[in-house]
Parts: sequence; C-alpha cells; structure tokens
Amino acid sequence: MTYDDRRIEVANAAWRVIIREGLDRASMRAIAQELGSSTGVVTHYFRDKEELTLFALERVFENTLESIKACVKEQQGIDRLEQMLCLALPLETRDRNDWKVWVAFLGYSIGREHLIQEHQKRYDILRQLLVKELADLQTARLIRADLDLTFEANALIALVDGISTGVVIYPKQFSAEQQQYLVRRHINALLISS
Amino acid sequence: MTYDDRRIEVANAAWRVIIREGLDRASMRAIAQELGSSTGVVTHYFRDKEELTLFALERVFENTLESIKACVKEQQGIDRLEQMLCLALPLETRDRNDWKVWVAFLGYSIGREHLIQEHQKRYDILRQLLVKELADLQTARLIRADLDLTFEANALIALVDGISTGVVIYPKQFSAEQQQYLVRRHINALLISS
DNA sequence: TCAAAAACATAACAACTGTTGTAATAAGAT
DNA sequence: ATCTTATTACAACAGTTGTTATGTTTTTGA
Repeated sequence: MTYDDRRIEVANAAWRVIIREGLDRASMRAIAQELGSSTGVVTHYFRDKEELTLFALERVFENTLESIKACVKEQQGIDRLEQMLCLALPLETRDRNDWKVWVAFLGYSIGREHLIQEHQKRYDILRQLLVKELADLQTARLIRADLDLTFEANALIALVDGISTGVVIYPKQFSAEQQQYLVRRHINALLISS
Repeated sequence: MTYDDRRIEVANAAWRVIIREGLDRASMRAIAQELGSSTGVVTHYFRDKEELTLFALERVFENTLESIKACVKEQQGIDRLEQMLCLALPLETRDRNDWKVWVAFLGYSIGREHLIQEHQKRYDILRQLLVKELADLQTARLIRADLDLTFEANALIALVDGISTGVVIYPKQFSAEQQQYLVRRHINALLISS
C-alpha cells in the first residue's frame, strides 16, 4: 500500500466519523479508533486536523465532480445537463452520506472565513463547469439566447443544494423521481419557447 | 427587566457569538463575555448549553415565521405566496445573519439525530403553512389543479434554502432582485397555463 | 544482513470544555 | 430595617481537545 493510499484510508475513517458523530466530534482520537490504530498514524499522514478534514471534504467534492465530468463524454445536449445535475443529487441512500459531510462542513464554516473561502473555491469550479455547459447549449440553440449564464449556473447549483439539504434532513422528503422531476422542470424553463 | 427579557438577552449574545465565531466555538464562557457578564448568568437562565442554543435557533425561526404570518393578512393571491417566500430570503444584509445561524445549526445537526428531528419539526411547520397557502390558491383556480401540494411545498422550501445557502457562502452570488426573480419564475411554473 | 527510513504507538502537555457548587450581591417585600 | 429571594460572580471539577515529543516496531534498499 502506497503512502497516498494510506492517506486516503485515514481520510475515509474521518469521513465515517464525521457522518456518524458530527464534524466537531470527529476528534483525532475518534478517527484513529475508527481506523483501528493510534493517533500517531493520523498525525503522521496529516500535519494537523484542518489538513485532514479539508482533505476529506476535497475527496467528497472531487469524487462527484469526476463522475460529472465522466458523464459529459457520454451524453449530449439537454440530457447531458440534466444528467450532470442528477449525478450531484442524493438519489441513492449512498450518496446521502457525501451530502452529510458537505452540509456538516458548510455549517462548520460559519464564523471561519478561510473555510468559507474554501467553499467559494468549490462553488466557483461548479459554476465554471455549468456556465461552459450552458454556453454550449446556447450556441446549439437549445436554450434561450437571452439568459445570463452565470446567474443560471448559480440557480442550478442552488436548486441542487436546496434539494439535497432537504433530503439530508428528511430523506423521504423527495424520492429519486421527484428530485429528477424538479431538475427537469427547472431546465424546461430555460428551453427555447417554441 | 423581566426574566424572559433577560433570557432573550442571553440568547442574543449567543446568537452574535455563533455568527462571529461559529456554533461549536460558542462556549458558555464566550457567550458570557459577549454578554458582558460571568458564566453564572448564562447557567442561571438556561439549564444547559443545548437549551440555550436551541432557544437561539427557535428565536431565529420564530421571528421570520411571524413576519411571514403577518404578511398573510395584508396580501392576497399569488403575490402573497411570493411575498411569503421573499420574507424568508436574505434579501438584506441583515437577514443573512439569521441564515448563518440556521446553516450553522444544520451542519451541527449532522451526526446528532435529535437535532435533525428538531429541524424536521420546523420544516414541518413551514410545509404546513405552504400547503395551506397552495390549497387556497388552488381553490381560487390561480394555480394548476393537478399539483401535489406537499411536493410543491417542499420544492418551494428547497428553493429558498438553496438560494439562501448560496448567499451565505457568497453574498454577491444573488442580488435581491435575482433572488426575487428566481422565486417568481418558480411560481410561474405552477400557474394555470392559459 | 544491516543500517536507514518509514510507519506506528504511547504518553505527556497545556488549553479549553460544560457543569456544578458555593459565595457574594442586589432587589423587593413584609 | 430585615428577611427572603433572585441575580450574579467565582472557583473548582473531571473530561476532552489538538499537538508535540519520544520511543518502538516494521519495512525498505543496497
């Protein structure tokens, strides 16, 4: 097992503790115990706690981002945009855990300006991705030409964010079909009215 | 000053610390210092920390809920629904602080099942309010008759939640006009298509 | 095979946490 | 004025936290 693999194992342990106990209760000792080792391991692979928790968050983000980017190569047109958004949604029970970590970090960032900036960075990446996607759809004349693409990208992020937060709080709130329907309905409002 | 007034003063101090330092760093001592007194005052008015923090959250919720209910008596029809949702949004810089507390609690609830249930209770209240509102609009034949009102209420909550979270993370993301526009556009999709 | 390095364990540190008990003070009523 | 009660202060408690330092074990590489 390589250094990086072991690092990821530690981060995964942190990931599990955060989901089970909460971010502020994910102590070094709790993470080490979850990993089945001593705190020495944790401190050996991560300079301090912040580096560890940020790495765990980065992994959650990067994982879904990659699955989104992968989808881009397989789909086309409006379906592609819809698929991209749906891949970010907690359609399956499994995906809900990633969103739990995300929401935990969001709340943890209140009152910590540098963590807020971390989130801004990630939202920026998502926004760029969506703006690019919307621009393609616009040149293909599939969505309206008078749209403010940055604004619409933000609106799509807010849509996914709102749905997912609701599902994290109360899983039965939206079924997978209902989540997809909301995305479709939102996108429909962007289409060329013909 | 009555007992309840003083209680609220303590809760307001907690509210300020949560916004400034974060929920997990809002210690009894930090709150007492913000209040300009000793921790004895804090423990005197609240059994324990959870009672205090939940009271602070309840106040945030109750305040916006009351302003929403007040608006109900002054407006009518579709405008009323729109106004209700806009009152929950962080249109002004001031409102953002309440949303910061809300988001902080949301993240803090991850891994704490009883806090999740607290949030469910509050979402239930909002949902009931919106379902009732939508039902009135339906009987007035202002919105489509084939809508699942509970689902649509949840969708509206998700909309407001998503927008507000975005604004908390990056205030310039949505101007007040843009927030209102998103609400209007969403509502438009519910109208009778004529 | 053997030294060098990486990986892990353990313990101690100081700082901070919520809570509790006790004492001091202020307010109000009799 | 005096007794009672509400309010506030302070200190101590036991527990937890992140971090650091110092060992111990294991692996690696020549």
